[in-house]
Amino acid sequence: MPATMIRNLVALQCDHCMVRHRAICRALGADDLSRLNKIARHKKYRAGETIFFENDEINYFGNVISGVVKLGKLLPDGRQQIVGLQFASDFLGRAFKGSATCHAEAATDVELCIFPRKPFETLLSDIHDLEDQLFANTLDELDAARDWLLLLGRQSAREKVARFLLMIARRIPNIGCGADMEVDAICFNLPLSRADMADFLGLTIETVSRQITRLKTDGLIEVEQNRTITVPSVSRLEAASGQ
Amino acid sequence: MPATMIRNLVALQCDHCMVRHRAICRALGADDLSRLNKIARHKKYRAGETIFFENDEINYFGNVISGVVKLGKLLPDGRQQIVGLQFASDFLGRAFKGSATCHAEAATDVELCIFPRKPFETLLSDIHDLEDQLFANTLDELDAARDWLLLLGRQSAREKVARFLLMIARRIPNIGCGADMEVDAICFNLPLSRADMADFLGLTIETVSRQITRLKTDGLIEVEQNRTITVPSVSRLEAASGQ
DNA sequence: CGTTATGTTGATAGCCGTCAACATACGTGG
DNA sequence: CCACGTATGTTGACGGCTATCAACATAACG
Repeated sequence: MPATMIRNLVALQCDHCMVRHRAICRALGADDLSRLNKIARHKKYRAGETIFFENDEINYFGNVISGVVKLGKLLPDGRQQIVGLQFASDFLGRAFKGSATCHAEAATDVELCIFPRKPFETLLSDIHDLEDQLFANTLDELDAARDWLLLLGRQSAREKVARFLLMIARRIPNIGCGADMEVDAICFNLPLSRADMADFLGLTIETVSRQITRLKTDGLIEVEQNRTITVPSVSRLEAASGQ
Repeated sequence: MPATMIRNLVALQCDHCMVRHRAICRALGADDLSRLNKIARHKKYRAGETIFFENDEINYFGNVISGVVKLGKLLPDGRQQIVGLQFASDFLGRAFKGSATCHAEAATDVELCIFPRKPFETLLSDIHDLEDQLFANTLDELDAARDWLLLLGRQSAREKVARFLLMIARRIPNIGCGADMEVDAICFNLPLSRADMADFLGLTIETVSRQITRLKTDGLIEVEQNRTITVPSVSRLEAASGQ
Protein backbone atom coordinates (compact mmCIF):
# COMPACT_ATOMS: atom_id res chain seq x y z
CA MET A 1 0.00 0.00 0.00
CA PRO A 2 1.54 3.39 -0.95
CA ALA A 3 2.37 5.80 1.81
CA THR A 4 -0.22 8.35 0.77
CA MET A 5 -2.99 5.78 1.05
CA ILE A 6 -1.89 4.87 4.56
CA ARG A 7 -1.78 8.52 5.43
CA ASN A 8 -5.29 9.06 4.14
CA LEU A 9 -6.54 6.09 6.10
CA VAL A 10 -5.00 7.39 9.31
CA ALA A 11 -6.26 10.88 8.66
CA LEU A 12 -9.68 9.40 8.17
CA GLN A 13 -9.54 7.68 11.58
CA CYS A 14 -8.69 10.93 13.32
CA ASP A 15 -11.20 12.78 11.16
CA HIS A 16 -13.90 10.71 12.78
CA CYS A 17 -12.64 11.65 16.24
CA MET A 18 -15.09 13.76 18.21
CA VAL A 19 -12.39 15.98 19.67
CA ARG A 20 -10.08 16.22 16.66
CA HIS A 21 -10.52 19.96 16.28
CA ARG A 22 -10.40 20.88 19.93
CA ALA A 23 -7.73 18.62 21.47
CA ILE A 24 -3.98 19.21 21.13
CA CYS A 25 -4.11 17.30 17.84
CA ARG A 26 -5.50 20.44 16.23
CA ALA A 27 -1.92 21.72 16.11
CA LEU A 28 -0.95 18.91 13.75
CA GLY A 29 -0.87 18.59 9.98
CA ALA A 30 -1.67 15.33 8.22
CA ASP A 31 1.85 13.88 8.50
CA ASP A 32 2.33 14.69 12.16
CA LEU A 33 -1.19 13.50 12.93
CA SER A 34 -0.27 10.21 11.35
CA ARG A 35 2.79 9.91 13.59
CA LEU A 36 0.68 10.60 16.67
CA ASN A 37 -1.98 8.19 15.53
CA LYS A 38 0.55 5.38 15.21
CA ILE A 39 1.32 5.47 18.93
CA ALA A 40 -2.24 6.11 20.12
CA ARG A 41 -4.77 3.66 21.41
CA HIS A 42 -8.12 3.99 23.13
CA LYS A 43 -8.86 2.97 26.69
CA LYS A 44 -12.14 2.94 28.60
CA TYR A 45 -12.91 3.36 32.30
CA ARG A 46 -16.19 2.85 34.12
CA ALA A 47 -17.54 5.58 36.41
CA GLY A 48 -15.73 5.39 39.75
CA GLU A 49 -12.63 3.62 38.43
CA THR A 50 -9.26 5.07 39.41
CA ILE A 51 -7.08 6.07 36.46
CA PHE A 52 -3.96 6.72 38.52
CA PHE A 53 -2.94 7.54 42.09
CA GLU A 54 -0.87 10.43 43.38
CA ASN A 55 2.87 9.67 43.13
CA ASP A 56 2.21 6.82 40.70
CA GLU A 57 4.75 6.54 37.96
CA ILE A 58 2.88 7.62 34.83
CA ASN A 59 3.95 6.23 31.50
CA TYR A 60 1.06 7.59 29.49
CA PHE A 61 -0.36 10.85 28.30
CA GLY A 62 -3.88 11.06 26.96
CA ASN A 63 -6.80 13.02 25.61
CA VAL A 64 -10.28 12.72 27.04
CA ILE A 65 -12.56 11.57 24.20
CA SER A 66 -15.74 11.43 26.26
CA GLY A 67 -16.80 11.60 29.89
CA VAL A 68 -15.39 13.55 32.82
CA VAL A 69 -12.19 12.88 34.80
CA LYS A 70 -11.69 14.15 38.36
CA LEU A 71 -8.21 15.21 39.48
CA GLY A 72 -7.92 15.18 43.25
CA LYS A 73 -5.62 15.57 46.21
CA LEU A 74 -5.79 13.99 49.64
CA LEU A 75 -4.69 15.07 53.12
CA PRO A 76 -3.18 12.38 55.36
CA ASP A 77 -6.39 12.22 57.42
CA GLY A 78 -8.55 11.56 54.36
CA ARG A 79 -9.93 15.02 53.60
CA GLN A 80 -10.16 15.40 49.86
CA GLN A 81 -10.20 18.25 47.36
CA ILE A 82 -10.88 17.94 43.65
CA VAL A 83 -8.34 20.25 41.99
CA GLY A 84 -9.43 19.88 38.38
CA LEU A 85 -12.05 18.45 36.06
CA GLN A 86 -11.11 17.23 32.59
CA PHE A 87 -13.77 17.12 29.88
CA ALA A 88 -13.84 15.91 26.29
CA SER A 89 -10.78 17.23 24.39
CA ASP A 90 -8.83 18.02 27.59
CA PHE A 91 -5.31 16.67 27.98
CA LEU A 92 -4.21 14.34 30.76
CA GLY A 93 -0.61 14.06 31.90
CA ARG A 94 2.33 16.10 33.04
CA ALA A 95 5.44 16.71 30.97
CA PHE A 96 8.91 16.78 32.58
CA LYS A 97 7.84 14.58 35.46
CA GLY A 98 7.44 10.81 35.71
CA SER A 99 5.08 10.80 38.67
CA ALA A 100 1.57 12.12 39.22
CA THR A 101 1.03 15.18 41.42
CA CYS A 102 -2.60 14.23 42.06
CA HIS A 103 -4.88 11.25 41.56
CA ALA A 104 -7.32 10.81 38.69
CA GLU A 105 -10.67 9.04 38.75
CA ALA A 106 -13.43 8.60 36.20
CA ALA A 107 -16.42 10.70 37.33
CA THR A 108 -18.55 9.17 34.56
CA ASP A 109 -17.79 6.45 32.07
CA VAL A 110 -14.69 7.75 30.31
CA GLU A 111 -12.93 7.07 27.04
CA LEU A 112 -9.32 8.14 26.66
CA CYS A 113 -6.98 8.30 23.69
CA ILE A 114 -3.61 7.48 25.26
CA PHE A 115 0.00 7.83 24.10
CA PRO A 116 3.00 6.08 25.70
CA ARG A 117 5.33 8.61 27.35
CA LYS A 118 8.58 8.02 25.49
CA PRO A 119 7.38 8.23 21.88
CA PHE A 120 5.07 11.11 22.78
CA GLU A 121 7.98 13.05 24.24
CA THR A 122 9.88 12.43 21.03
CA LEU A 123 7.00 13.95 19.12
CA LEU A 124 6.96 16.88 21.55
CA SER A 125 10.58 17.74 20.82
CA ASP A 126 10.17 17.13 17.08
CA ILE A 127 6.97 19.08 16.57
CA HIS A 128 7.32 22.54 17.96
CA ASP A 129 3.65 23.40 17.44
CA LEU A 130 2.64 20.43 19.57
CA GLU A 131 4.69 21.63 22.52
CA ASP A 132 3.31 25.15 22.05
CA GLN A 133 -0.18 23.74 22.10
CA LEU A 134 0.48 21.79 25.28
CA PHE A 135 2.11 24.81 26.88
CA ALA A 136 -0.85 27.03 26.02
CA ASN A 137 -3.12 24.33 27.45
CA THR A 138 -1.19 24.32 30.72
CA LEU A 139 -1.43 28.10 30.99
CA ASP A 140 -5.19 27.84 30.57
CA GLU A 141 -5.32 25.21 33.30
CA LEU A 142 -3.32 27.53 35.54
CA ASP A 143 -5.80 30.33 34.88
CA ALA A 144 -8.67 27.99 35.69
CA ALA A 145 -6.99 26.85 38.92
CA ARG A 146 -6.51 30.47 39.97
CA ASP A 147 -10.14 31.28 39.24
CA TRP A 148 -11.01 28.39 41.52
CA LEU A 149 -8.71 29.74 44.25
CA LEU A 150 -10.80 32.91 44.28
CA LEU A 151 -13.94 30.80 44.47
CA LEU A 152 -12.71 28.59 47.32
CA GLY A 153 -11.15 31.42 49.30
CA ARG A 154 -13.73 34.14 49.00
CA GLN A 155 -17.16 32.94 47.88
CA SER A 156 -20.17 31.64 49.80
CA ALA A 157 -21.67 28.17 49.47
CA ARG A 158 -24.52 29.54 47.34
CA GLU A 159 -22.12 31.32 44.99
CA LYS A 160 -19.94 28.24 44.75
CA VAL A 161 -22.79 26.00 43.67
CA ALA A 162 -24.09 28.60 41.20
CA ARG A 163 -20.67 29.02 39.61
CA PHE A 164 -20.17 25.28 39.47
CA LEU A 165 -23.43 24.81 37.58
CA LEU A 166 -22.47 27.57 35.14
CA MET A 167 -19.06 25.99 34.55
CA ILE A 168 -20.64 22.61 33.87
CA ALA A 169 -23.19 24.20 31.54
CA ARG A 170 -20.35 25.63 29.45
CA ARG A 171 -18.40 22.38 29.26
CA ILE A 172 -21.08 19.71 28.93
CA PRO A 173 -23.21 19.02 25.84
CA ASN A 174 -26.48 20.94 26.19
CA ILE A 175 -29.61 18.80 25.94
CA GLY A 176 -32.91 19.94 24.45
CA CYS A 177 -35.60 20.96 26.91
CA GLY A 178 -38.63 21.57 24.70
CA ALA A 179 -39.39 24.34 22.22
CA ASP A 180 -40.79 26.75 24.79
CA MET A 181 -37.41 27.61 26.33
CA GLU A 182 -36.24 31.18 26.63
CA VAL A 183 -33.11 32.05 24.64
CA ASP A 184 -31.23 32.57 27.89
CA ALA A 185 -32.04 29.03 29.08
CA ILE A 186 -29.87 25.94 29.17
CA CYS A 187 -30.34 22.31 30.19
CA PHE A 188 -27.78 19.61 30.96
CA ASN A 189 -27.02 16.46 32.91
CA LEU A 190 -24.77 16.82 35.94
CA PRO A 191 -21.77 14.53 35.48
CA LEU A 192 -20.93 14.65 39.20
CA SER A 193 -22.57 13.33 42.35
CA ARG A 194 -23.29 15.62 45.29
CA ALA A 195 -20.24 14.13 47.00
CA ASP A 196 -18.00 15.05 44.05
CA MET A 197 -19.46 18.54 43.92
CA ALA A 198 -18.73 18.92 47.63
CA ASP A 199 -15.12 17.81 47.16
CA PHE A 200 -14.77 20.23 44.28
CA LEU A 201 -16.31 23.19 46.09
CA GLY A 202 -14.75 22.66 49.51
CA LEU A 203 -18.15 22.01 51.09
CA THR A 204 -20.04 19.09 52.63
CA ILE A 205 -22.62 16.97 50.80
CA GLU A 206 -25.37 18.39 52.98
CA THR A 207 -24.47 21.99 52.22
CA VAL A 208 -24.38 21.32 48.48
CA SER A 209 -27.80 19.68 48.70
CA ARG A 210 -29.25 22.57 50.71
CA GLN A 211 -27.92 25.18 48.29
CA ILE A 212 -29.38 23.30 45.34
CA THR A 213 -32.80 23.23 46.94
CA ARG A 214 -32.42 26.93 47.75
CA LEU A 215 -31.57 27.76 44.12
CA LYS A 216 -34.57 25.61 43.16
CA THR A 217 -37.02 27.38 45.49
CA ASP A 218 -35.63 30.73 44.31
CA GLY A 219 -36.52 29.73 40.75
CA LEU A 220 -32.95 29.94 39.49
CA ILE A 221 -32.79 26.27 38.50
CA GLU A 222 -35.10 23.31 37.94
CA VAL A 223 -34.04 19.81 38.90
CA GLU A 224 -35.29 16.45 37.62
CA GLN A 225 -34.10 13.11 38.96
CA ASN A 226 -31.26 14.82 40.86
CA ARG A 227 -28.95 15.00 37.86
CA THR A 228 -30.88 16.87 35.17
CA ILE A 229 -30.60 20.63 35.62
CA THR A 230 -32.49 23.33 33.74
CA VAL A 231 -31.35 26.93 34.07
CA PRO A 232 -34.25 29.10 32.86
CA SER A 233 -32.10 32.25 32.87
CA VAL A 234 -28.33 31.95 32.68
CA SER A 235 -27.88 35.64 33.39
CA ARG A 236 -29.91 35.43 36.59
CA LEU A 237 -27.84 32.47 37.76
CA GLU A 238 -24.69 34.43 36.90
CA ALA A 239 -25.91 37.26 39.09
CA ALA A 240 -26.25 34.76 41.94
CA SER A 241 -22.73 33.45 41.31
CA GLY A 242 -21.12 36.68 42.50
CA GLN A 243 -19.28 37.40 39.29
CA MET B 1 35.73 46.10 20.61
CA PRO B 2 35.77 42.50 19.35
CA ALA B 3 32.63 40.41 19.71
CA THR B 4 34.16 37.98 22.19
CA MET B 5 35.02 40.83 24.55
CA ILE B 6 31.48 42.13 24.43
CA ARG B 7 30.19 38.64 25.09
CA ASN B 8 32.44 38.26 28.10
CA LEU B 9 31.32 41.60 29.45
CA VAL B 10 27.68 40.61 29.13
CA ALA B 11 28.30 37.20 30.63
CA LEU B 12 29.98 38.93 33.53
CA GLN B 13 26.95 41.11 34.16
CA CYS B 14 24.67 38.08 34.36
CA ASP B 15 27.29 36.20 36.38
CA HIS B 16 26.82 38.78 39.09
CA CYS B 17 23.07 38.26 39.06
CA MET B 18 21.71 36.78 42.29
CA VAL B 19 19.23 34.54 40.53
CA ARG B 20 21.33 33.56 37.51
CA HIS B 21 21.39 29.87 38.41
CA ARG B 22 17.78 29.54 39.50
CA ALA B 23 15.79 31.69 37.05
CA ILE B 24 14.87 30.62 33.53
CA CYS B 25 18.24 31.99 32.38
CA ARG B 26 19.82 28.83 33.72
CA ALA B 27 18.70 27.12 30.52
CA LEU B 28 20.95 29.39 28.46
CA GLY B 29 24.54 29.09 27.26
CA ALA B 30 26.82 32.11 26.99
CA ASP B 31 25.64 33.15 23.51
CA ASP B 32 21.93 32.88 24.25
CA LEU B 33 22.43 34.57 27.60
CA SER B 34 24.04 37.45 25.77
CA ARG B 35 21.03 37.74 23.46
CA LEU B 36 18.68 37.81 26.44
CA ASN B 37 20.85 40.30 28.26
CA LYS B 38 20.71 42.70 25.31
CA ILE B 39 16.95 43.09 25.66
CA ALA B 40 16.84 43.08 29.47
CA ARG B 41 16.69 46.01 31.84
CA HIS B 42 16.04 46.34 35.55
CA LYS B 43 13.03 47.98 37.12
CA LYS B 44 12.24 48.70 40.76
CA TYR B 45 8.95 48.97 42.63
CA ARG B 46 8.30 50.16 46.16
CA ALA B 47 6.24 48.02 48.53
CA GLY B 48 2.56 48.52 47.75
CA GLU B 49 3.06 49.68 44.16
CA THR B 50 0.92 48.04 41.49
CA ILE B 51 2.91 46.33 38.74
CA PHE B 52 -0.07 45.65 36.48
CA PHE B 53 -3.85 45.33 36.69
CA GLU B 54 -6.05 42.45 35.57
CA ASN B 55 -6.87 42.72 31.85
CA ASP B 56 -4.03 45.20 31.32
CA GLU B 57 -2.19 44.73 28.08
CA ILE B 58 1.20 43.38 29.13
CA ASN B 59 4.18 44.08 26.92
CA TYR B 60 6.80 42.76 29.30
CA PHE B 61 7.98 39.52 30.82
CA GLY B 62 10.29 39.52 33.78
CA ASN B 63 12.24 37.73 36.48
CA VAL B 64 12.00 38.66 40.13
CA ILE B 65 15.52 39.59 41.28
CA SER B 66 14.57 40.44 44.84
CA GLY B 67 11.45 40.99 46.92
CA VAL B 68 8.01 39.38 46.74
CA VAL B 69 5.24 39.99 44.19
CA LYS B 70 1.58 39.25 44.96
CA LEU B 71 -0.69 37.99 42.15
CA GLY B 72 -4.33 38.62 42.95
CA LYS B 73 -7.88 38.44 41.70
CA LEU B 74 -10.89 40.55 42.59
CA LEU B 75 -14.61 39.93 42.72
CA PRO B 76 -16.88 42.75 41.49
CA ASP B 77 -17.81 43.60 45.10
CA GLY B 78 -14.20 44.02 46.17
CA ARG B 79 -13.45 40.67 47.82
CA GLN B 80 -9.90 39.73 46.99
CA GLN B 81 -7.87 36.54 46.78
CA ILE B 82 -4.12 36.32 46.30
CA VAL B 83 -3.60 33.49 43.80
CA GLY B 84 0.17 33.38 43.73
CA LEU B 85 3.35 34.73 45.31
CA GLN B 86 6.47 35.24 43.22
CA PHE B 87 9.87 35.22 44.95
CA ALA B 88 13.43 35.84 43.77
CA SER B 89 14.11 33.86 40.55
CA ASP B 90 10.41 33.39 39.76
CA PHE B 91 9.11 34.37 36.34
CA LEU B 92 6.42 36.96 35.72
CA GLY B 93 4.29 37.01 32.59
CA ARG B 94 2.05 34.86 30.48
CA ALA B 95 2.97 33.56 27.04
CA PHE B 96 0.38 33.35 24.24
CA LYS B 97 -1.75 36.09 25.74
CA GLY B 98 -1.41 39.85 25.57
CA SER B 99 -3.47 40.65 28.67
CA ALA B 100 -3.06 39.83 32.34
CA THR B 101 -5.35 37.24 33.98
CA CYS B 102 -4.72 38.71 37.43
CA HIS B 103 -3.20 41.82 38.96
CA ALA B 104 0.32 42.08 40.38
CA GLU B 105 1.51 44.21 43.28
CA ALA B 106 4.81 44.54 45.08
CA ALA B 107 4.41 43.03 48.57
CA THR B 108 7.87 44.31 49.53
CA ASP B 109 10.31 46.50 47.65
CA VAL B 110 10.86 44.58 44.42
CA GLU B 111 13.49 44.51 41.72
CA LEU B 112 12.59 42.97 38.38
CA CYS B 113 14.67 42.07 35.33
CA ILE B 114 12.25 42.72 32.48
CA PHE B 115 12.19 41.79 28.79
CA PRO B 116 9.96 43.40 26.14
CA ARG B 117 7.40 40.93 24.82
CA LYS B 118 8.22 40.83 21.12
CA PRO B 119 11.98 40.19 21.26
CA PHE B 120 11.50 37.77 24.16
CA GLU B 121 9.00 35.77 22.12
CA THR B 122 11.51 35.65 19.31
CA LEU B 123 14.03 34.18 21.72
CA LEU B 124 11.40 31.71 22.91
CA SER B 125 10.87 30.32 19.44
CA ASP B 126 14.61 30.37 18.66
CA ILE B 127 15.84 28.75 21.84
CA HIS B 128 13.99 25.54 22.47
CA ASP B 129 15.51 25.04 25.93
CA LEU B 130 14.16 28.41 27.01
CA GLU B 131 10.60 27.47 26.12
CA ASP B 132 11.06 24.11 27.85
CA GLN B 133 12.24 25.91 30.95
CA LEU B 134 9.27 28.25 30.91
CA PHE B 135 6.89 25.36 30.32
CA ALA B 136 8.37 23.40 33.24
CA ASN B 137 8.01 26.54 35.35
CA THR B 138 4.35 26.85 34.46
CA LEU B 139 3.72 23.21 35.37
CA ASP B 140 5.30 23.84 38.78
CA GLU B 141 3.08 26.87 39.26
CA LEU B 142 0.07 24.73 38.38
CA ASP B 143 1.13 22.14 40.99
CA ALA B 144 1.52 24.92 43.55
CA ALA B 145 -1.90 26.36 42.71
CA ARG B 146 -3.47 22.92 43.14
CA ASP B 147 -1.77 22.45 46.49
CA TRP B 148 -3.30 25.73 47.50
CA LEU B 149 -6.75 24.59 46.32
CA LEU B 150 -6.51 21.74 48.81
CA LEU B 151 -5.49 24.20 51.52
CA LEU B 152 -8.30 26.68 50.80
CA GLY B 153 -10.97 24.04 50.35
CA ARG B 154 -10.21 21.64 53.15
CA GLN B 155 -7.97 23.04 55.87
CA SER B 156 -8.71 24.98 59.06
CA ALA B 157 -7.50 28.51 59.81
CA ARG B 158 -4.79 27.16 62.11
CA GLU B 159 -3.52 24.73 59.47
CA LYS B 160 -3.60 27.46 56.83
CA VAL B 161 -1.43 29.82 58.86
CA ALA B 162 0.99 27.01 59.79
CA ARG B 163 1.39 25.95 56.18
CA PHE B 164 1.82 29.53 55.06
CA LEU B 165 4.66 30.06 57.51
CA LEU B 166 6.34 26.85 56.35
CA MET B 167 6.04 27.90 52.72
CA ILE B 168 7.58 31.29 53.46
CA ALA B 169 10.37 29.65 55.45
CA ARG B 170 11.30 27.58 52.39
CA ARG B 171 11.24 30.52 49.98
CA ILE B 172 12.72 33.38 51.98
CA PRO B 173 16.35 33.80 53.00
CA ASN B 174 16.80 32.36 56.47
CA ILE B 175 18.25 34.78 59.03
CA GLY B 176 20.55 33.80 61.90
CA CYS B 177 18.91 33.49 65.30
CA GLY B 178 21.87 32.93 67.59
CA ALA B 179 24.09 29.89 68.04
CA ASP B 180 21.82 28.15 70.51
CA MET B 181 19.26 27.13 67.92
CA GLU B 182 18.19 23.54 67.50
CA VAL B 183 18.99 22.00 64.09
CA ASP B 184 15.28 21.78 63.34
CA ALA B 185 14.84 25.54 63.89
CA ILE B 186 14.44 28.33 61.37
CA CYS B 187 14.06 32.10 61.51
CA PHE B 188 12.88 34.57 58.88
CA ASN B 189 11.17 37.88 58.21
CA LEU B 190 7.59 37.76 57.03
CA PRO B 191 7.35 39.58 53.69
CA LEU B 192 3.58 39.98 53.97
CA SER B 193 1.27 41.97 56.22
CA ARG B 194 -1.55 40.29 58.12
CA ALA B 195 -3.93 41.70 55.51
CA ASP B 196 -1.97 40.04 52.68
CA MET B 197 -1.80 36.77 54.59
CA ALA B 198 -5.57 36.93 55.04
CA ASP B 199 -6.11 37.51 51.32
CA PHE B 200 -3.79 34.64 50.53
CA LEU B 201 -5.38 32.19 52.97
CA GLY B 202 -9.03 33.09 52.40
CA LEU B 203 -9.39 34.40 55.96
CA THR B 204 -9.90 37.74 57.71
CA ILE B 205 -7.13 39.80 59.29
CA GLU B 206 -8.51 39.09 62.75
CA THR B 207 -8.52 35.33 62.26
CA VAL B 208 -4.93 35.37 60.99
CA SER B 209 -3.88 37.40 64.01
CA ARG B 210 -5.67 35.07 66.43
CA GLN B 211 -4.12 31.96 64.89
CA ILE B 212 -0.66 33.49 65.10
CA THR B 213 -1.10 34.23 68.79
CA ARG B 214 -2.42 30.69 69.27
CA LEU B 215 0.64 29.19 67.54
CA LYS B 216 2.73 31.48 69.75
CA THR B 217 1.08 30.41 73.01
CA ASP B 218 1.35 26.78 71.90
CA GLY B 219 5.11 27.29 71.56
CA LEU B 220 5.16 26.45 67.85
CA ILE B 221 6.49 29.87 66.84
CA GLU B 222 8.09 32.95 68.39
CA VAL B 223 7.27 36.41 67.09
CA GLU B 224 9.25 39.63 67.38
CA GLN B 225 8.02 42.97 66.10
CA ASN B 226 5.16 41.28 64.23
CA ARG B 227 7.26 40.34 61.22
CA THR B 228 10.17 38.30 62.57
CA ILE B 229 9.22 34.66 63.05
CA THR B 230 11.26 31.93 64.71
CA VAL B 231 10.16 28.34 64.32
CA PRO B 232 11.93 26.34 67.05
CA SER B 233 10.90 23.01 65.54
CA VAL B 234 9.93 22.84 61.89
CA SER B 235 8.69 19.28 62.26
CA ARG B 236 6.30 20.26 65.06
CA LEU B 237 4.92 23.10 62.96
CA GLU B 238 4.53 20.67 60.07
CA ALA B 239 2.51 18.40 62.31
CA ALA B 240 0.22 21.36 63.03
CA SER B 241 -0.11 22.13 59.33
CA GLY B 242 -2.13 18.97 58.65
CA GLN B 243 0.28 17.51 56.13
C1' DC C 1 4.13 64.92 68.77
C1' DG C 2 0.06 64.06 66.32
C1' DT C 3 -1.66 61.16 62.54
C1' DT C 4 -2.11 57.12 60.02
C1' DA C 5 -1.18 52.32 59.18
C1' DT C 6 -0.81 47.95 61.21
C1' DG C 7 -1.85 44.52 64.51
C1' DT C 8 -4.31 42.50 68.72
C1' DT C 9 -8.10 41.23 71.53
C1' DG C 10 -13.01 40.81 72.93
C1' DA C 11 -18.12 40.15 72.21
C1' DT C 12 -21.43 38.58 69.22
C1' DA C 13 -23.62 36.59 65.15
C1' DG C 14 -24.10 33.72 61.25
C1' DC C 15 -22.69 30.36 58.00
C1' DC C 16 -21.53 25.97 57.36
C1' DG C 17 -20.16 21.40 59.43
C1' DT C 18 -21.68 17.52 62.16
C1' DC C 19 -24.83 14.08 63.51
C1' DA C 20 -29.03 11.82 62.68
C1' DA C 21 -33.24 10.32 60.45
C1' DC C 22 -35.49 9.64 56.45
C1' DA C 23 -36.49 9.32 51.29
C1' DT C 24 -35.45 7.76 46.89
C1' DA C 25 -32.94 5.36 43.34
C1' DC C 26 -30.23 1.43 41.98
C1' DG C 27 -28.70 -3.24 41.55
C1' DT C 28 -28.73 -8.10 42.67
C1' DG C 29 -30.62 -12.44 43.54
C1' DG C 30 -34.47 -15.15 44.77
C1' DC D 1 -41.45 -9.28 39.33
C1' DC D 2 -40.63 -8.34 43.88
C1' DA D 3 -37.60 -8.27 48.18
C1' DC D 4 -33.73 -6.73 50.00
C1' DG D 5 -29.48 -4.18 50.70
C1' DT D 6 -26.67 -0.45 49.24
C1' DA D 7 -25.71 3.97 47.32
C1' DT D 8 -27.24 8.50 46.76
C1' DG D 9 -29.72 12.51 48.10
C1' DT D 10 -32.70 15.44 51.34
C1' DT D 11 -34.04 17.61 55.49
C1' DG D 12 -33.79 18.89 60.45
C1' DA D 13 -31.50 20.08 64.97
C1' DC D 14 -27.53 21.65 66.91
C1' DG D 15 -22.76 23.28 67.61
C1' DG D 16 -18.41 25.24 66.36
C1' DC D 17 -15.47 27.89 63.60
C1' DT D 18 -14.74 31.96 61.50
C1' DA D 19 -16.64 36.63 60.15
C1' DT D 20 -18.18 40.92 61.79
C1' DC D 21 -18.11 44.91 64.61
C1' DA D 22 -15.71 47.47 67.94
C1' DA D 23 -12.14 49.09 71.02
C1' DC D 24 -7.60 49.35 71.93
C1' DA D 25 -2.37 48.88 71.39
C1' DT D 26 1.66 49.50 68.90
C1' DA D 27 4.47 50.90 65.15
C1' DA D 28 5.57 53.89 61.31
C1' DC D 29 5.98 58.47 59.58
C1' DG D 30 6.02 63.15 58.60
